[in-house]
Formats: sequence, C-alpha cells, structure tokens
Amino acid sequence: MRNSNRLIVDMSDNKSIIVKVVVPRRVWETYDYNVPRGIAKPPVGARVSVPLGHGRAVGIVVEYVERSDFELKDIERIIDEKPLVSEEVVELGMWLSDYYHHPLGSVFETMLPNAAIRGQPAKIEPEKQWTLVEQANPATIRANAKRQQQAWQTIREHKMVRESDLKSLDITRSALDALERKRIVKKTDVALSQVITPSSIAPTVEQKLAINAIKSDLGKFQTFLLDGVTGSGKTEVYLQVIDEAIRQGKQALVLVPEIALTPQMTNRFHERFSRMAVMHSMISNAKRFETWCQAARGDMPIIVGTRSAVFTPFKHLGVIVVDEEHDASYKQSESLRYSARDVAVMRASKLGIPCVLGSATPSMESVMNARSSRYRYLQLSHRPGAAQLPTFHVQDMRHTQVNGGICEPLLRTIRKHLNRDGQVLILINRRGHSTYYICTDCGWTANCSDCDVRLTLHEVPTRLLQCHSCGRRYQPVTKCPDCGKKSIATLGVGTQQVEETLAETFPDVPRHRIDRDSVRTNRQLTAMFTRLQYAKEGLLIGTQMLAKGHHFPNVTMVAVIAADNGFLSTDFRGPERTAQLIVQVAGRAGRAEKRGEVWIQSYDPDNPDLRSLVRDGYGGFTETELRLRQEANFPPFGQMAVIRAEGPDERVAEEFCAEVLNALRQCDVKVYGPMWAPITRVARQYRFQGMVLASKRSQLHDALKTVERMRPKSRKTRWSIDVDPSEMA
DNA sequence: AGCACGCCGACT
DNA sequence: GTCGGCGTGCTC
Repeated sequence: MRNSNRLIVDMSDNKSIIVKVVVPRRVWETYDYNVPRGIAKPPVGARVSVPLGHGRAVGIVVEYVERSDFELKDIERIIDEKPLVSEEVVELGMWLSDYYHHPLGSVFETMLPNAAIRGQPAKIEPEKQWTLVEQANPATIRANAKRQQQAWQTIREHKMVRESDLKSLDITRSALDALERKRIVKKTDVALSQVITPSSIAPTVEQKLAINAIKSDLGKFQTFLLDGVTGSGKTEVYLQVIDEAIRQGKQALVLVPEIALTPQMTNRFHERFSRMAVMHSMISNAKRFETWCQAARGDMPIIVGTRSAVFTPFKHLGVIVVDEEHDASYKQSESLRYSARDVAVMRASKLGIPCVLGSATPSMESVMNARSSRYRYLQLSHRPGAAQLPTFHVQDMRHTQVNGGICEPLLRTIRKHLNRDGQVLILINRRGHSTYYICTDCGWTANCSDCDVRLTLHEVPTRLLQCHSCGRRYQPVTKCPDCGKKSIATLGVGTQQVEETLAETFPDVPRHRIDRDSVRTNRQLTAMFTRLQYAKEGLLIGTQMLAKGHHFPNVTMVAVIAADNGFLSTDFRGPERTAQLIVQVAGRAGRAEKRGEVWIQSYDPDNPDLRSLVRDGYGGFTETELRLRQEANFPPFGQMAVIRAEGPDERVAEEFCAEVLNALRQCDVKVYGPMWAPITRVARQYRFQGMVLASKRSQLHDALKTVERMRPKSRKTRWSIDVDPSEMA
C-alpha cells in the first residue's frame, strides 16, 4: 500500500501538523493534508496548493488538527504567507454552507474571486508610499538630474505617492533610489488616506435624526431600516455615516442592486471621498482581485458593489449599507442561492457593526423586523425641495375601448401632459410586440419546442418569434401549421407594440424605448440614461429597467399598462414586487411645483392589494399584504424553502421530487408538492418543485439538514434547495 | 477540474 | 461478445 506521494499518518509523531483545507469544488467537507516537516505552518485563511484526485487544487486553510482518519497527502506549496481572508470570512463561508444547505467547497467557489482560485499571488502586505523627508535639502539634487527633479516635484505636489502609482506619474526607480540616498524622500507603509469633501447640503431634521442614530451606534451591531421615499435623501445619510466611520479609521461596504451601479451613483461617492472602489460583474478578474486585496489589507476605505461584493474581506469594516434592500437582484438564483442583504446583516452581527438597509419600498421581511424592534426604524418622509407625491388613478378596463394596449381615456391624459411640456413614462412589464401569436380559427398558439411557454412576437429590429425562456428564435408562419388557414392574429401587448401605438397617435413626439432589446449592456444603459436626462420632452416607454436606474425630473405622468399580471401572480411575492415597482416608478413623477399623476390600467380594480396601495400608499399595501401572508403562514411569518428538481424525463423528475419531499414530510414541517414549476419545461427539462414551510427557523433547518446529504440516486435529475426563496419560478 | 467506473447501444 | 459514448461520483 505504499505510494510515493502518500503516507500513513504516524501517530507516534505528535509534531506532525495536519491542516483542514476547503477546496473550491462541489464537496461538502474540508479535506485534511499533511504539512511536510521543514515547511512553515500556513496560517488559517491562507491559500495552499494541494494534490487532489488526479490533479491539484488551490484551497484555503481553515483549521489545524492533531490527527486524521485519512491517508494524507502532503501540501504541495504555500501560496500566501499571510492569511488571504480573515477568520471572519472563513466562518462566514461555513455559515453559508450550513444555512443555505450548499456544499462548502462551492460556497468558497462563489465567495472567492477567480484569480484567487487560480492561485494568483495576492498583495496582502500594506502598500508602500514615498514622502518627502522633513528637513530635506533639495539643493543637493543636481540641475542636470532631470528625472530626480521631476520625481521630487511630483512627490512635493502630491504630498505622497504610492508605489503602485509611480508608473502612471512617470517616476523612475533609479531617480527614487538616488533621492532616498540623499535623504530627500523616504519609503513608508501607506497610511489610509482619504480626502473627504464635506457635504454641501444641510441635512433635513429627519436626515439628521437618522445620521445621528446610526453614528452613535458605530462600533456595535444594529440593523437600521431607513425607510425613505424616492428623492428623500437616503444617499446623503449613507455618505455622512460613512464619513464618520472613515474618520474613526474604519472601512465601509455599500451594496447596490445590479442595475443601479451607474456613474450617477458612484459619482455621488466620488464627489465626497477621494478613494473608493467599485465591484461588479463587468470588472475584470485581475482588477477585482486587486480591489479585493486592497480591502483585505485595509488599503481601500470604501467598496461600492453589487451582490457578490458582500464577500469582500476587510481589515477594519465599520459599517455596511444595503441600498434598495428590497431589490430582487440581491438574491442569487442559481448555485449558492444566497441573499446578499441577509448575508450583510449576518456579517454585521458577527463583526459587531451597524448595517443600514435603505429603501422607499421595504421588503415585508424588513418591515416585520422593524416592527418587532429587531431593526431600528428610521424614516425620511419628506422630499427636500417640497416636491409632492403623485396622485393615483386606477382605470377600470372592463368597459373601455382599448387600442394597442392603451385605452382612450389614458391616451387623452397622455396628450394633456405632453401638451404641457411634461414627459410621460409608460411602464410595461413585457418586452417585444405581442405575447400571443395565435390562429383565430382553430386556436393554435405559437409555443417554443423546447420550453412550455408561448413565443413572443418581436417586430423590431426584425419580425421574429422569440422564446423568452431559452432564447430560441423562430420564423413567424403566415399560415396556421395546424389547420392551414391564414387566420393568424396577435394578442397581449409588449413594449414594442405600445411604442407603435403611441407613434401612430403622437407621430411628432420623440419616443424612447428602454428594455433588454434596446439596451443590451450596462454601458448602453448608462448612455441611455444620460441621453434621457437631456431629453426634456417626449415619451419614455419601457420595462422595470426604467423604474430603477434614474430620476427623470421632467416626468409629470406615469402610466402602468398592465399591473394585474403581478397582483394576480401565482408567486406569493408577485404583489409585493408589483407594488414596489409601481411605487418606485411613481417616484419618478412630479416636479417641485406640481403633483405628478400615476395611471394604472386594470381589469381587476377591486383587487385588495391594488386598492390599498392606491388609497393608502405603500404603507397601506404593507398592511393588507402582511395580513394575507400571515393567513397563509408565508414569510415573513413562516419560514420557507423550495425544493426544485428538473430532468429530461417528466416521470423521473416528478418521482425524484416526491422522494425528497416525502423525506421532508417525516420532519416537523409542512410540505406541499410535488407540483409543476411555473414554467413546466425549460430547454427540454421538465421542472417540478415543492414548498417547505415551518413556523420556526430551526424546524426548517433541521428538516433540510436531513435531506441535504441524502443525495439519492439522482438519475439525470438535478435538484436544489432554495432557502428563503425570492420567487417561485 | 480531471479521471475512473459503469451502464447502454452498436458493431465486427 | 466487446468497444466506446457519456452521465455520475470521487478526490484528504
């Protein structure tokens, strides 16, 4: 049994060191490795290169142990002499694996930047900076030493120059060496430098209250729910709190939704803080790892980033801000299905620091937490500049003539606003032209061959049928494939059709359509918002993209074309999402001097959620919705998880789902299902799901624990556990 | 990430 | 029979 690179652990030798290593693979446990004698002990949180199976992997040391039950291999190489991640982040990974019932190795795969997993060297040591020696005599620099003169002047101008900035400032190594020998400049550890530009705005009374409340809790764990209407100045609160944290020598983490990371947002931070970094999916691997290391060594005071930035290690994190905390993009919908908002609160509690959750439309979870005093509730109810909130009008569509998705009264109101030089924003939650492509004779509808969804007809840029589930495109037929008649018609409106309708009615009014088809990349989105800022008139037609990104000061009217889909959705979070969307988009309407107008077209105007939203605003909606949730024991009252299973064989997938759910039925939880997923088939995979509800967190957790490692013969069926699901789809 | 293992269809 | 395609599981 002797193998050259294996050795049996010699128990008589108590000096041998064994380390537990997390490898970034789909594995549930840490692996044990032997640290060969004569090699320095790798610290906890450092990366090591280890043999794994037939290849090798880069892992993270999480613990030392005395003995192991395995035949151990030797660590191949120690990559980091100092820990790459703090013990706090290692523990966070363990917690994530436990809470979301996800393999530990995959958790670290999600948490670590690609460059770190590939084993690229990290810069963990503090950076060096060059400064002038106080009683230096620049006269000793000879007149012909041009490079030295230049270097000296640059350093004098900037007061200090970072090692990493030398190249961009055109300072050479040799010039610096010469200056150092002459004792004109010196090299030291970089000091956390931050030039803070004081606020130019005087905070309102409410802002001041919020700022002071959070500031006085810096240094201890407390979650705040900052409930502030659009334009009420939440960002100013964040900025002033971060200002104070930085003055105390701490760092700050700011999470923003994916779509919101526009220059407008980061510029607000840049105006106030000289040194900050952004992190999102478009940042290159190398840059991301660099920023990550800077934060870890305490050399980056502020990180503004999207979901995955919540895993950034910090040396002295002082406060976490989660802007638009209700936003669905904080929940990852594949692999490790974490909620960055919840992880942020968890981190804050472990670190003993405050966490600020900001929103104009807080999630039901956060509202409940504020009511039960787990969170401190702070409110910003006024818009500075005294802009008034808009008036709501629900248009009963049941007895109204409709043309291309828009009814006659709405068209008249749009005309009125356009005539008064106002912009009108039109929200439709569907892209494309029509949502049905049907035969009026036999009832045939165009469906995707791989998914169980109807095809959407697109007219722009070319006429084609598209599956919005798998992306497959089809050439539209002119004759019904079933009955052969030429009685093809379309039904259901999307953004393209509404744009078409409005083009016919208002041919001379400029129109801007904003959806995933017109704006493909984040860059295009930014460019579009910039353009719209200067477009003072016209129609803005778009999907939820419009509601999130930006404020349009000239919009005096907002029209919601179809709110019913959301309020009547089978997804229990549908109404919440829709109400948030309407309130967010309504926040774009109204100028300082006059109230805006919001029109909602509905075939179900008596819907309780819609009625309470329109009558009493988001607070009223919250009351109604929470009552409905409580009756069903849905979150935030009950604790929920969803089991999903999909596979190429309908029977097998359903049986597998049933098997997992039956195991859960043995536990102290309520189980519903298996049932079809809202989209029953995607890319030829049949999808089933089941719902697990428990009154207490621990009951849900224990039940999921029992199936977590069951891993039954998953013949071709992929399955997953989704804790705290954000949608049922 | 690779690689072994085993199950199934196809082929000399 | 045996070959090899790929889906599945394992790696301290």
